[in-house]
Amino acid sequence: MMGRSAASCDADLTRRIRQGDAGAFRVLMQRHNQRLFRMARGVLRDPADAEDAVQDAYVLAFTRIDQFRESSSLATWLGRIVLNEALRRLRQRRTMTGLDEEDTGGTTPGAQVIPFPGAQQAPTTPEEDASRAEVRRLLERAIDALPEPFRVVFTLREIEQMSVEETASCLGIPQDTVKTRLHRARRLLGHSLRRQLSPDLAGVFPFAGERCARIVAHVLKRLGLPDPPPDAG
DNA sequence: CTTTATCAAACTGTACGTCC
DNA sequence: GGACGTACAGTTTGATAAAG
Repeated sequence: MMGRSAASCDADLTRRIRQGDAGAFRVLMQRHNQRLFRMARGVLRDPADAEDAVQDAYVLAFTRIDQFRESSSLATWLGRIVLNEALRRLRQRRTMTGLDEEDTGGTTPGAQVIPFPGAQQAPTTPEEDASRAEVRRLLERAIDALPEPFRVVFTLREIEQMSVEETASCLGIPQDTVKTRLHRARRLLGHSLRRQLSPDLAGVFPFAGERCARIVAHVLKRLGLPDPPPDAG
């Protein structure tokens, strides 16, 4: 969530932007870029489109800063503009192709990994990096496959860590709807991931062969019982 | 400092109405 | 009939203040 001091800094930035201070606008963009990009990416499922949407939204915001009534935070206001722009592009894309989006199961062409928040971790091995990247791809495919309203709410709530209130305000829907959509999005995501992972689940924590034999041998030894050869019996 | 109480926010499940 | 939106209630969780 946008914190305490950030809010007051945003107020200061707003004032300077209103006076036509380009430097202030630069600071504003640097501060909100990642969040806004991911919001747009959540809607559009395409990084290049998302980037364009964010750019357009910034231009709109800069030219219409006078319309910003400080009833909500600047972050929320910007978020709403980006979402509107992203949704507009989505509608435009649909009317242009005449199709209701590409196959939701597949990977979006040109899709790339969305950087998740708090991605900075302790040093990892190449194997850990690879498996984490694989999990991330799996998640992204599952999120991209969600129906649009659920995907948008999920992106704002879970990826952007926005509150129910902020999300509702951004999308112009009741808070209850945000809650239900998030709940259903999670359920759908769970089903989807379960479907993708179930063939692999049988193979986790392999417990056979050497490990099995070792435990059996140790237990029998501790109990003072004879350890017959495997084939005996 | 630790424990307890309180409150707000979020989560979850359910019921019901609407729309396709 | 299924998907979705809305409303509501019960539960869980996290933050914080008060008491011991």
